Amino acid sequence: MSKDLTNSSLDRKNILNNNIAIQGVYEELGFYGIKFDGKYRFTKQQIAQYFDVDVRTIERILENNKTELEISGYELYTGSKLKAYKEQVFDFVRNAKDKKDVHDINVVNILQLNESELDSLSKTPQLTIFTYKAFLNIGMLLIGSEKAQKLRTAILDIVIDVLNKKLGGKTKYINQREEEFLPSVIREYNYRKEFTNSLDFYIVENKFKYSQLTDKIYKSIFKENAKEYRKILNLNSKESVRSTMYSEVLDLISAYENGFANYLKNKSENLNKKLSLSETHLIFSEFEQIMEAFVSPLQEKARSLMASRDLVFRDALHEKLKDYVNEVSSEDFYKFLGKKSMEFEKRLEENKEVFKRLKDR
DNA sequence: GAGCATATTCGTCACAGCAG
DNA sequence: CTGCTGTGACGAATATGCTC
Repeated sequence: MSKDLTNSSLDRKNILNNNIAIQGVYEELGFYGIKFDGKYRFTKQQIAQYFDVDVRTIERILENNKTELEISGYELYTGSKLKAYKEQVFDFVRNAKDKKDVHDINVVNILQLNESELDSLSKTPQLTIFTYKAFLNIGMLLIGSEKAQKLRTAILDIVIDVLNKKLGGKTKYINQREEEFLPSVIREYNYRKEFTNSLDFYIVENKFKYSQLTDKIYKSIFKENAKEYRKILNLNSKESVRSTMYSEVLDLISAYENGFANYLKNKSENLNKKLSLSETHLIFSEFEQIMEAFVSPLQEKARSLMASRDLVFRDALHEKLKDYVNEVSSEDFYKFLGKKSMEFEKRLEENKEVFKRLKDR
């Protein structure tokens, strides 16, 4: 069941999108590039050398995974861009020799920029250049190279380490770490009141009405009822389901609650009577169809965000949403792990081993 | 613009290691 | 053993920039 970076593009993306962890890998690994256009850059030859494989092997990986590598930062430099890059390299080498800066000299040594290499560089008409991310991406795809194998293990160790440091191992309330959570939860609280008021008013007394209709909303939005959701996130009976939900899901719940409160009101007033719970279930099905026509794009998005984030951050798989699992975006990693997320640190509770399944393979 | 040098892209073949 | 996959070696076609 555990996955392998070499054959799971989703797992690769979920690491490469985590810029915070990538930063940690760069610092620990000691394979330094030349900074150009804001990013560290490496040539194909340097990468082949690092992994101790033939250049042809790198090329083949390039042929077979072109789009993935373009996204993570592979480029063919020609023309003015190449010219600018060359100048940057020559500048860099000159400066490094003058300054005797240890880090810079390291770079020169690692990149093996000796006289003849520089000479041929000056003549070259095109050059395949990789960013650090693309370099790691290559490492994740190279099967035969022993160094790539070691790199993969190192990456996973560092990614797990960085995540643990950022989270302190606590992921249950990671949803609360983004700025949007608080306003969403407050809005939802108000719409929830509308909803329960409406149920009180227009449905005959029945002690199951709140929970049953709330479950209907949950199922409509993310296919699970509260009980199933609790089980997947491992919540005990005292922990509130909603306090673990992402703002996008909460907003959608608000929309359903508000919409249904009004829909039920109209129905009851038209019929001029209080409704039974079983009648209300039928009414909900009607409402659900209308609602879905409006919100299905948002629903798709919420399902995808919830399923993907929970898999990466909480190591929780929503079986019924497994077709919605996608990569977690670099924006999301920043939102939930970056600087701003820290304001909510005190809310974090309980332990969870993140990315563990990635490690034991 | 022609000719030259060099990198890239890509097809092909042989070989090693490995799983069934 | 056989077939598959990843790899390395070679070479042809193509792209690009430099020099004259």
